[in-house]
Amino acid sequence: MSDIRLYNTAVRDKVPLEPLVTPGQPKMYVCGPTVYDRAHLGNARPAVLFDVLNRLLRHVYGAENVTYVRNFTDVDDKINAEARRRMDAGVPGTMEELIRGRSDETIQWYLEDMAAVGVGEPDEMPRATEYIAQMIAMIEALIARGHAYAAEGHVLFGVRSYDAYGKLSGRSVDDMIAGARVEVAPYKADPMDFVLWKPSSEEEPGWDSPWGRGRPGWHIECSAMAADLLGETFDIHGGGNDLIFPHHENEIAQSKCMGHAFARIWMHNEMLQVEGKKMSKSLGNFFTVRDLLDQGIPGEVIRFVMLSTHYRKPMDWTAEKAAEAEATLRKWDSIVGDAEPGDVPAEIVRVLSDDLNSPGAIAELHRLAREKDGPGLAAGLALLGIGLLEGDAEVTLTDTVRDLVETLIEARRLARAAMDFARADELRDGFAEAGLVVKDTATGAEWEAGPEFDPSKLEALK
RNA sequence: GGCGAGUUGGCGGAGUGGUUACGCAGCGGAUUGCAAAUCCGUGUACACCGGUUCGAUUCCGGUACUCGCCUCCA
Repeated sequence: MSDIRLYNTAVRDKVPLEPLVTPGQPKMYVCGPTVYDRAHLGNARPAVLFDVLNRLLRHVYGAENVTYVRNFTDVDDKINAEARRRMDAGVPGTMEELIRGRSDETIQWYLEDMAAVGVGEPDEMPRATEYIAQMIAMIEALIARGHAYAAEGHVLFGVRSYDAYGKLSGRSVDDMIAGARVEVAPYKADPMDFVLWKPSSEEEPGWDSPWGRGRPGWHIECSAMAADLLGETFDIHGGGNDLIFPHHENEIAQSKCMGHAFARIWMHNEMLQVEGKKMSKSLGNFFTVRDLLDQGIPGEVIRFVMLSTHYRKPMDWTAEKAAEAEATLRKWDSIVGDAEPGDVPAEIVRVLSDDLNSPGAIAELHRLAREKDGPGLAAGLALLGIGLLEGDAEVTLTDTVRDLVETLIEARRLARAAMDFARADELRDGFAEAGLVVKDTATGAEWEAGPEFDPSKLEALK
């Protein structure tokens, strides 16, 4: 029995995670990325969020009892467009090969970039293209049940056939039609009907189906993969809150109309902003996780910043936050030292169990750090998946440099002993100038090479 | 226009019907030859207006402002 409570978008309130569909064995599905390009920073937020939830679930229920599925959407026009661009640029290969290549490459990048921010791999990472048969079967069943219809090579889901359509997102079909700004395709019986299957041109990826060669719509992909891997009902379905409508609304419609109970709890993270502005692909003001890593911002820092704001609040990424996080992680590293993780602090589990209150958990980490509880801090960090940063920069020093530093440190000690403070200060300032960090302690001076350490600047101090 | 979220001290950011987190910065002190580092101490802030209440930042209603979704988007 756990006390985990999670905010369920479907009822707009926190609800107990238990009872689980299968007692003792939580099952979670999260909408993963469409693999057409590098993951941007916003993509990392749900990845980190649900990674923490996954860690919490494994801690509480045992790793072997948790099933976490996160898909890759590898059927998408943006992937096709990128492949087309490559073909036009003279990259060898058929369209099919180029599309597949682009997906494979992007998936690899995604896994690397997410690993850099401490996100572990889910138990299952299905690709949409591997579940086409299940999707077709589901579409056929929906037609048979009177919830979908074929028209001009398309298959559409009839939203009027599902009374609860709009419940998750809190909209009515009539309101949506009234506010619609898109042209309605002539083959749609109702303006809000959405595509389950659409025809493919010669160069677009396509699969044979009862409705001709074509490809699935986005929404049916997740419904089919979730049902196949987790069953007709499972505990948690997650994603960014921009997926509530239409993606999750449509998933619910499809799956419920199959007679599936589908997900019990719907979790959505708020959007991420950068320096106060919305980040989006269409606005072009976004940057990728890889961009930040390449700028020398450690993945640990990115993760820490992500977790320092509750997932249901908008989060602003700023350089200032990153700097603060980095300082904290270096400080904590000196406190953890060589300590082995101890028992996971109960308070951290308690706080995280309250709808993943990661800022509260971080506050608890601060308390452990203040109390110099290395094992507790290490265990808490592990539960959150936060790695530390070396207090000392990874600088390889030659013996010659080492000797020079020792000599100068000793020279400063002698100068101070002789009350020659002018010389002592000259050395101290010189150390700072060279990027050498010197701390005076009761037992003598300790030093370490800072990130900007430049031994050549020490020569002048001799 | 429809749907939804937010507004907490200099900044970031939790939480709570009454004892007022936490981090950073600042300030004071200890220590230090001076610094750095470290340690100790220090801040009654919860958008506005009503209501409920013995008591509201916390509950209810309204106002203002900000933001997201309604179209591919995490």
